[in-house]
Amino acid sequence: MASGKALGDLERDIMRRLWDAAGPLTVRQVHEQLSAERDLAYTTVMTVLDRLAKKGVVNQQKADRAYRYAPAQTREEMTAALMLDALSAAPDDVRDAALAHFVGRIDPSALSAAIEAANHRS
Amino acid sequence: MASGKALGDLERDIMRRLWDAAGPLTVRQVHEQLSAERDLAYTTVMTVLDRLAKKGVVNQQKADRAYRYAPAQTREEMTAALMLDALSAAPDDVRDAALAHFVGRIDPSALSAAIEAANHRS
DNA sequence: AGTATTTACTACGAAACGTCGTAGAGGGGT
DNA sequence: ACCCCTCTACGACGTTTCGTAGTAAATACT
Repeated sequence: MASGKALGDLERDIMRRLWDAAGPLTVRQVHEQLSAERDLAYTTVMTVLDRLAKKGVVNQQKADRAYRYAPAQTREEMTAALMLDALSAAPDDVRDAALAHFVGRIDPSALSAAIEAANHRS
Repeated sequence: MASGKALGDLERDIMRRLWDAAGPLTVRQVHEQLSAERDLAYTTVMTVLDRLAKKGVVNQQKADRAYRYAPAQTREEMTAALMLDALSAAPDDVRDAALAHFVGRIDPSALSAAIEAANHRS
């Protein structure tokens, strides 16, 4: 539920593929995409995908012979959850100040837009 | 120098002492505080403090015969940096949406207050 | 000199990750 | 039926990070 921790390099790279994909991908498809850039064994990709599934970061669904993997959350959600985690790590009395520091460092217009979008959504 | 990653449990616990302290603390002082709750060896505290120093999370300064340790950043700054890191991990085209998700999950009044405070500061 | 305080260096086990290999199950083709 | 191909299941190994601590060496107080 809450979230989980940050992912490793390969894990992040693989998640990127899943997020960028239109739908669930098989191990083979992910492996092929990664092979274009680096040299990885098929089983390596499988292992990582499996670990991600065990962590609940991706969903595994059987289709045909092979499993299909899809992100459990959108990239936005996961990113937001990570930020929330960082903020929650601070005790209450520091949270507001931390939040102030945070908003002080991001582009104000981006923030307004985000608030706009958020209000719109709910 | 960006920032660094999340700390471990003991590391966080130790940082809390340093943040809550009025000034730099010696290994002994930290150890004594921790000893009130758990049973840790003096050297354990020293090792962790040393690692934190190597990571640049705390500053080590010699005073008298013992080293004094002080946080390199305030808790607010470190928290904000962590949040920034999470946000930066996402590619540009996702960042705005992620930010929107984030603001959608935090208390609106806390956010307004933070914006207030941030504007005040700069 | 002897003793207490501190630092330096080393170590070790557990967990997370990147990285694979091998074994085995289930279809498909011939 | 039999062989081959594709996948999955499971285990393994090296590295890094972290919690945890011991031991030795330096420094200082008495």
